[in-house]
Amino acid sequence: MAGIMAQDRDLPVERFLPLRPVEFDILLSLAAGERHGYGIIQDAERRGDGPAPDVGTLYRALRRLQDQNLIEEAGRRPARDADDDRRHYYRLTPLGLRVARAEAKRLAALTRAARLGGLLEKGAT
Amino acid sequence: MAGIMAQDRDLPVERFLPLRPVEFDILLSLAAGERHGYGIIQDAERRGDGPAPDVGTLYRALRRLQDQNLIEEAGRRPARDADDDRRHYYRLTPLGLRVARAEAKRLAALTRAARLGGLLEKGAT
DNA sequence: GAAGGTATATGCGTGACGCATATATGCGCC
DNA sequence: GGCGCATATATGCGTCACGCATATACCTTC
Repeated sequence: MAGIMAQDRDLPVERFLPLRPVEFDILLSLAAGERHGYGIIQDAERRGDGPAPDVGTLYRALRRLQDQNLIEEAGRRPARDADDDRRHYYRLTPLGLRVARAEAKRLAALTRAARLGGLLEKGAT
Repeated sequence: MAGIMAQDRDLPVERFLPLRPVEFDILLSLAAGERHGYGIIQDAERRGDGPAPDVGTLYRALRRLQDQNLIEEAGRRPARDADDDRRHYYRLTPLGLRVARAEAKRLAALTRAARLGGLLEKGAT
C-alpha cells in the first residue's frame, strides 16, 4: 500500500481519552448518521443532557476532529428534500467510531461508579 | 454562618455543567468520603476508567473547586493510624454534592444515548 | 543515609474555551 | 419586495485550563 505507516486500526484509542464534552457530542451525533455542524447542535439540544455546545467551540472542534482523522467530510447529501448548500456534512471514520465506543465505555464505567457512590437515584440509567 | 447571601442551595447547578473530566473525578472520589489530593489520583487509578488525571491539573482543579465552593478543606484527620501532615483533606460542600449529582445524571443520560446510538454492547452498564 | 514512593505546588508554552462579531442564505409573512 | 428571524459557517480576542517539567520536602524501609 502507498506510503502508509501506522494504520489507524493500530492506534491505541486511549490516546484520545477522555474526550472533551463537545467532542463526544459530535461523535455521538454522527454515530446516528451524517450530520452538519448546526444539525449537531440541534441534536444536542434535543437530547437535552446538559447545555448545547457553543457554536464557536463546535466548529473548531469539527476541524480538530477532522485533523485527527476521527471524522471526515461526507459528499454533499443529494438532497431528497431541500438541500442547503452552505452545509458541510460529516461522518465518523473507522477510527472515530472506535474512539466513540471507547469513550462511551468510559462514560458507562463512570456512571456505574457514580451509582455505586450514591450519586444517582436508582431510577436513572 | 456570617454574612451569607445568595444561598448556595438557590444557585442553579447547570451553571457548572458540564464538568471537566478531572473535576468529576474529584467530586466522585469525595462522595465516598474525605480524601487528599494524592489519594484522589490513586482512587482514579483504582477505578481504572480512563487515564488518571495529571497531578498539576489535579491540584489546580482542587483550588478551583474550592474557590467555587464545591469542596472545602476538612479538618486534619485525627489519624487513628499514622497521619501524614503534608496532606490536605477535602470534602464535598452541599453545593458540591448537588453539582456532582447533576453531572452524574448528565453522564447517565449521555450513556443511555450512547447505548441507543449503538456505541455500547448490551453488556455494559 | 540512600532510594523510592508519597505529597503538594508552581512555571511555562500551547491550545481550547466562551463570547462577540461577520457574513450570507433560506423562509415566512405582512 | 422587503423585513425579521432562523439557519449556517467562520474567525478574532482575551482568558483560562491543560500537560509536562521541575521544585521541595517528608515518610518508609533497607
